[in-house]
Amino acid sequence: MTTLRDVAREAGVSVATASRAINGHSNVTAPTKAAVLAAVKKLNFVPHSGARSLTRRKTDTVGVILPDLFGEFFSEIIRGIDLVAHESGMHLLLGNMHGSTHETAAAIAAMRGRVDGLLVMPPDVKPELLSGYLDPALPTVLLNYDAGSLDLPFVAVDNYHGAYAMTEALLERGARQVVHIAGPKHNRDARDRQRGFADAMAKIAKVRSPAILPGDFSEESGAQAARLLVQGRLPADAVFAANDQMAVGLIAELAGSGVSVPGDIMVAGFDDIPLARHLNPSLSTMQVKIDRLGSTAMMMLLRILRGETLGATSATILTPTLVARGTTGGAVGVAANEKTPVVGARP
Amino acid sequence: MTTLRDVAREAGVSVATASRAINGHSNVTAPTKAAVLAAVKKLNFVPHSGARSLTRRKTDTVGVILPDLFGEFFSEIIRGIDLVAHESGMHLLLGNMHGSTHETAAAIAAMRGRVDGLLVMPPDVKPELLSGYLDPALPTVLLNYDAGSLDLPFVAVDNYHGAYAMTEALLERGARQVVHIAGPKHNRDARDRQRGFADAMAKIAKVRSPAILPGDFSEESGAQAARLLVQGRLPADAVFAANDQMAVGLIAELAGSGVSVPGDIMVAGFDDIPLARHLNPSLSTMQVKIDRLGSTAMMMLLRILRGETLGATSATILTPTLVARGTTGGAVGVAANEKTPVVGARP
DNA sequence: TTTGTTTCTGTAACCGGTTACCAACTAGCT
DNA sequence: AGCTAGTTGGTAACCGGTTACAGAAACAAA
Repeated sequence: MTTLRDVAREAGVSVATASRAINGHSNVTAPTKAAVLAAVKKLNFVPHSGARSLTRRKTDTVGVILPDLFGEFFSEIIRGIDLVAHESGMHLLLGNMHGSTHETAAAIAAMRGRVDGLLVMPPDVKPELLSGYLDPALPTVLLNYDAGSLDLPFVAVDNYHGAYAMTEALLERGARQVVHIAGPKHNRDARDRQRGFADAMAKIAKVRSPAILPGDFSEESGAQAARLLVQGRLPADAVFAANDQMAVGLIAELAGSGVSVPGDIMVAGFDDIPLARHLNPSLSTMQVKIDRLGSTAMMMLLRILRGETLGATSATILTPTLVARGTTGGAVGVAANEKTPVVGARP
Repeated sequence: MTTLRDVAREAGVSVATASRAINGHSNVTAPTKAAVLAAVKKLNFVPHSGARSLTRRKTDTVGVILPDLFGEFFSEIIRGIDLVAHESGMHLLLGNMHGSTHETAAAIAAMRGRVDGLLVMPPDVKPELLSGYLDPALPTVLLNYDAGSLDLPFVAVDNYHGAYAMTEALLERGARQVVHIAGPKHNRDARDRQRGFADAMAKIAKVRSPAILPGDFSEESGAQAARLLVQGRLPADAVFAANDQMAVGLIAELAGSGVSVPGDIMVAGFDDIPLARHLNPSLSTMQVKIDRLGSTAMMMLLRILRGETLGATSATILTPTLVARGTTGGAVGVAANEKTPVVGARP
C-alpha cells in the first residue's frame, strides 16, 4: 500500500509538495511536478479517498436510503440518481432499511462521516419520528415523501391528481360503476390515490361512496379482487387498481373467468411498469417517470451542497401522465413509439 | 458536529476512555461507562465513520462496480448482494462504469480507501487490461465473468450449457430448423450462448452451420430478426434468441405478420425476465437466478475478508434451469406457482 | 508499612492525506 | 551590493477517531 510519503520520498520532495503536485496546485515548478508524477506512476500510487475526505471534510458521496431494493421501482430511482451523481463525480452509498422503521435510524446514523448528503425514502416513517433521526447538519432531500410540516426539501408524485385524472378518464370513456382496488392502508401513495379516486367519483359521477376493494399492491391481491368482483357479482364496468401489479393480477384472473377486458370491464392501473405495455390487451395506466424522481432529488441535493438555496423548488411534485392503452379500449397492441429502450449490457 | 472529544469533556474523562466505553471494551468501570453514554445521549453523538475506518483500516463497505444500472438484471444483482451484505452489517458503494471501458479504471481507483473489497462486473473488459486496473491488495470477486487466466475468484452463469440444453429441448420438441438470434459480438455471454447453440445443433441435429441472425440484446433487434425471417423466407420452425428481450421483440413482430407462435414457429429466450411469464403465449426460457449471482459473489467476498481461503469454490458457476412455457408449446397461460412475489413497498 | 498484582484511565502516536504558515531562494531594482 | 517582492517547498498541525503504552489507584499479601 503506497502512501503519499512513499511518493514524496521517491521523488525527493516533501509530502506537502507531493500533495500539491498531485492535486495540480499552482505553486509547484514544472520539473518538481514531473518528478512527483513520475514517482506516482512508478509506485502505482492511488490516493486514499478515506483519508482525503477526512481532511477535506468532503466525501464526494451521497447516501441513498431506500425502504427496499425489490423491483424495478427502486432500480429506476437509483439509476436516475446515478445519472446526475455521475456527472458531478459523486458516488452512491446504498443504505437499505429493509422495511423496518427501526432500522431507518440505524441506516441514517451509519451514514455520518461517509457522505456529504442524504437522499431518503421513508414511506412508512412518521414525520415526527423522521426528524428525530435526521442530522440537521447533513443536507437531506426526501424521496417520494411529502415532508409537510417538516421543512425538508422533497420530491413527490402527485398521486392524488393522477388518480383523479384516471378516474375522470374512465368516466369519460363511459364507465358508470368504477371500482377501486386500494393499496396498503398505511401507505401514503395508496391513500392519496384512493382519495383522488373517491373525490373524482363524488365530483364527476356524483357517487358518494364508490366501491373500494382492499389490496396490498401485490399481484395476488389483484387476483383476489377479481374473484370478489366475479363471485360477488359486484356491478362494475371499470376497475381502477391503485398500482399496475394489482391490475396485472386482476386481468389474469378475469381472463380465467371469461370476463372480457375491455369489452365487459375496463381496467386501469398506476405506475406504468414495463410489463404494462406488453400485456394483451395492453394496460392503461398513469405513467410515473420514476427515474425522474431520483434525478430531480439528486439535482436538488447537489444545489444544496453547492450552497444554493432552493426556495420554491424545495418542494417538487411530479405529475404523472395518462397513458391510454388497450384495457380501456384506447389502443391495441404495442404502439410503435412505445418500445422499451435498448438495454445496455443486459445479457 | 459533536466529536468524541466533546463527549469526553462532557463526561469528564479522556478520549481514550470515551472511545472504549462507546465501543464496549471490558476495561471500563460501570459508572464511567454510564457517564460516557449519558454524554453521548445528551450531545447526540454519532461516531464519524470516515475517521473510524481510517484507523481501523476497515470500512465495512464493499464496492460494487457495474457496467450499467439499466434494467432488472442489475437491480436483481444489487438486491442479491445487499441481502448478504446487510446480514453482515456491510454497506454498498455503487460504482458505475457507464458502459465505458476507460471509466472502469477510474471507477476502481476511486474505490481505494473507501471499501474493504470489490465486486466487479466488467463484461467488455479484456482480462489482461482488467488485471492492470485491479489492486492486488484489495479482495475482489468478479461477477458474471470467467476470470480464466487471471486467478481471481468469480461467479458466472453457465451460458454454454444453458444454450446447449435449450437447443436440445427445441430439437426434442420436434424442431428441425432452429435459428439463433445472437447477442452483441463482443459480449462473452452472447458468444458462449451462441457456441452452446452451435454445438448442440452439430452434435444432436448434425447441422454443420445453422442459421444465426445478428442481434444486440435489444427488443428492436429481435423484431428486426423477425422481419428477416419472414421476408427472407428463411425456413425455420424454431427460434432461439440469445436473450428474452430479443425474444419479446421477435414475438411481437411475428404476431404482426400473422405467424403463429408456437403453431408455426417455436420461440425460446434466455434469462427469464419477469415479463417472460406474462407474455401471451408465455415465453419458454432458460432461467437465471440473477440475485443468486450477487449473493453468491458477496458471500465469497465475505469469506475472503474473514481470511478464509476459497479453494475450489473460488470459481462458482451457476447453472440456469429450463422453463418450458407456451412459446414452445410447453404450457399455456401463467402457471399457479409462477406468480411473481409480493413486491414490498412498491407503490 | 512495603511490595506485588490487578484494574482502570490518560497521554500521545498513528491512520493518510491537506494546508496554514514560514523559511529560503530567486530575481528585479536602486 | 543591498533590499524587496515573488516563488517554491518544508514543517507541522489538523481532520476524528483507535489503541499501545505507561502511570495511577485500589487492594491483597507479606
